[in-house]
Amino acid sequence: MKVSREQFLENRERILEVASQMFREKGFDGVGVADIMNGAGMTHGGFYRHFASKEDLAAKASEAAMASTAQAWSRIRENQPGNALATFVGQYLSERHRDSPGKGCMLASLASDAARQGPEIRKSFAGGIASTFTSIEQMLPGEPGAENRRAAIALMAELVGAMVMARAVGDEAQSKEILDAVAADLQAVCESR
Amino acid sequence: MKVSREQFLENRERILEVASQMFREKGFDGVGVADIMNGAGMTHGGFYRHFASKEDLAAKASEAAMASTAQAWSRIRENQPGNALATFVGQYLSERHRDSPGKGCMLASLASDAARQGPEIRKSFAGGIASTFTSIEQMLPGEPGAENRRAAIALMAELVGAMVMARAVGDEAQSKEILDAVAADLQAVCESR
DNA sequence: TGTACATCAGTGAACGCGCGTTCACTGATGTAC
DNA sequence: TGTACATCAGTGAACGCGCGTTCACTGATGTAC
Repeated sequence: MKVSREQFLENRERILEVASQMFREKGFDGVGVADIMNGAGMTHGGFYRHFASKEDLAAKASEAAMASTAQAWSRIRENQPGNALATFVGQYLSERHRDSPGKGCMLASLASDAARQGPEIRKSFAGGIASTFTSIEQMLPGEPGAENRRAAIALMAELVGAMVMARAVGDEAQSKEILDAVAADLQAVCESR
Repeated sequence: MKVSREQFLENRERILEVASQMFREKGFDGVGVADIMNGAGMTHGGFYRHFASKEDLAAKASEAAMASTAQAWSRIRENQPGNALATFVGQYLSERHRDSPGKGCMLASLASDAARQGPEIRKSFAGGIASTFTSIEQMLPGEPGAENRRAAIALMAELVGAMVMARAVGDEAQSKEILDAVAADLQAVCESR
């Protein structure tokens, strides 16, 4: 049963949203096309009216997730202009973020998978990473320049690595220790600048 | 054709070695039991004489990879007692390491997958992460203590995050920028201590 | 505005392939006498 | 030490299942007159 053009675009958005969440939760190989379509309230057959292949969807869903994360950050910048960086770091290293990968940073949940994916997916990641660096650069105090950019990259690396390790260990205490240690380390960095 | 007990143990070691390398290269889901057994010079049927399941192998291969990495580090500590940390950081952030994940750090290549695996695999990772922190702690100058441990955790997070991002982006220049930025940032950290 | 018709989004069955696992079999190993 | 026999590591065919993709079909949409 054909649906209206409006409905069609809505459905497409829903597929992207569901996919970007499920991929972050279970990995690119951990979710099937049928799972995603069911999550979006449809059956799997219609999938290919929207995307050329599962890989095509993965690339576009990655882009969507990156964009929505970027949006969340500019919201932080607007609401907390004074201490945007501290707020960002605090939220990133929270248990809440650790325990809801589906709504969290794509890098922390899928980066090591991305390295093994095709060029389209990697391009999505490259774009997201580049714009993340720029975002953090702008949040850093001090004048912009090469040094600030370096600091921004280092900061993001520390955040991603911390979250990746905190999620990999099963033990709650060990996981918390990692988050807390990195939060303390970065607080010092923020203040010293 | 039954083989000698000695040969049997050799075969088991070879399977573990091949598996730990292939898993790091292609992910837990990217390699099949048959691939691994072929890589070890056998056919897939004999696999279950050695391991209870693919997941069982994954847990044991993870442990093996962690152990071999730990060994590489103690070799660095012995050969370069003066500047072990700088050598370690330099090797970790090298293009050589980035381009040979199969022989590199398990955390950088599989950590975000590990978060979605069963308890046995996660235990392997937790153990490896814990002993890595202790290793780095010992390499850090200054007296041991809570502060050094925090610094060790933060340092490892930065290394892992950097490698994960450097591998995820397809663009060589962007990848190199990440490695260099973090190397510069960490050199400052090493010197200031 | 109303009608006839082409379009095409979504359905659900089916296909083909790969992969984890099982199994009957082989023949070298190693043990019991 | 030599011989007969039970054990069992490895082989390769087969099974079953899941998943990405295809396809004939349906019926609402939207367009042409």
